[in-house]
Amino acid sequence: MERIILHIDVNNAFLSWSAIYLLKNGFPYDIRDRYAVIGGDKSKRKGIVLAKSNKAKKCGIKTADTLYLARQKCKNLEIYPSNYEWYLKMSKQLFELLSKYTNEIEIFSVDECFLDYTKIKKLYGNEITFAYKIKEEIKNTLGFTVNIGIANNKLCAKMASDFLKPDKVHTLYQNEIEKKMYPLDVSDLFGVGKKTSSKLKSLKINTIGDLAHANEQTMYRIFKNQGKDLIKKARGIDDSLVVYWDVEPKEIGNEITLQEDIYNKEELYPYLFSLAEHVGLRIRKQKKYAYVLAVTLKNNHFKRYSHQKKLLNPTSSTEEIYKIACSILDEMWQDEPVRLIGIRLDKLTTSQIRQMSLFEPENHQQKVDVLEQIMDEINYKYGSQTIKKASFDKNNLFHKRLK
DNA sequence: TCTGGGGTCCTAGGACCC
DNA sequence: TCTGGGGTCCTAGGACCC
Repeated sequence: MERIILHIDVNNAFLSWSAIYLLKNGFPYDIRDRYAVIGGDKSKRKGIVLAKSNKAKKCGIKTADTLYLARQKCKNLEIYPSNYEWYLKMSKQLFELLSKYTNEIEIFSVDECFLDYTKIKKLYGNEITFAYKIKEEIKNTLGFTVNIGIANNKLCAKMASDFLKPDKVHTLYQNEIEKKMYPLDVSDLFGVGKKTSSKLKSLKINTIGDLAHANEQTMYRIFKNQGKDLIKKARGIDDSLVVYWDVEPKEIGNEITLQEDIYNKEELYPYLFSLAEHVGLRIRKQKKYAYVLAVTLKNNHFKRYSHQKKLLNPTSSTEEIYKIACSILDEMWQDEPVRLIGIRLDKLTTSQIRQMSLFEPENHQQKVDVLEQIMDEINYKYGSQTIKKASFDKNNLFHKRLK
């Protein structure tokens, strides 16, 4: 049986959602109708465009433009801050609304999802009629517009929702691929970024159709296995399923851009600590343990590099994460200005098999685990800064390495 | 121009083993 | 002493996405 997949994508999500928030709080106008963007905090060196209104888009403003550049493109640009808590609320409301119709929904990001319509078609009828109906329902009950793409697989549904915006329903069925997808620029293909598209164009592969008909041997020679995948995608082939159970993360990472470059390793330890705290909290919430811990740095020339360590015993403890992260930092330290620092936990497992060290006092780890669990619970209840181990207190010994 | 943060997946190359 | 090749595991880094 032919599959029917819908891709639902919120138009200008962050900007639309902020617009609704502002209107609810008595703001005099709708920022969707103005030359407006949602921007990062410039004083914290995060001055980029996170989302833009359609008017701002018409000035040539693109997501991730610097605010400086955005202002050059549009003189009377209005810049509003982001509000992630609110975005999560709106996102949840959208997915709950869709869940009324089926549980076969794959949440792809905060503002988009796939819906497998194949089985529920007998219930709700023609998919195009259904798409228009839920598009209107979302607009009327939640107050924002979406684009919906309809196709026979996820790739084409996603391509379809990206056609003309906003507030539109598009189809890209198997028999429409040549007509609707082949003429598009090759960089419009999902999975083709800047690097790949410029390589393709140097080979005179300019449209998706060119790529679909490209010589397989040549493609393999230049792109190896990626070459085969690219041709498949260009032909609109995708067998992946709509995964609608809760997807477990494969890695958990946090990183932070420093307000100013840091030249001194010791000054980075406090940041490593709060990152350890953050990823520690997240991995414990997942009830998981990590076998691999990595530290990432970005220098003042924007070069990123990372080092990792495989652990004998997987961990989820803030204290242990911090200690290991410090030792990795020591090992990789190159004595150059650092702009960004991050910690990543990888190779996650649900069971904690511990090889007891000969010198480790018995039950030590259990005690640490129980203590951190209690602290997590209190922090969830009363706010994240409520309780901390004395040695971790910011005003106390925070900057010192744990030995 | 002065450039975020969260991820996933893939690949190259080295170490090690047989 | 000098030689090969395959397999697996690991690390580092890159491309891409939202």
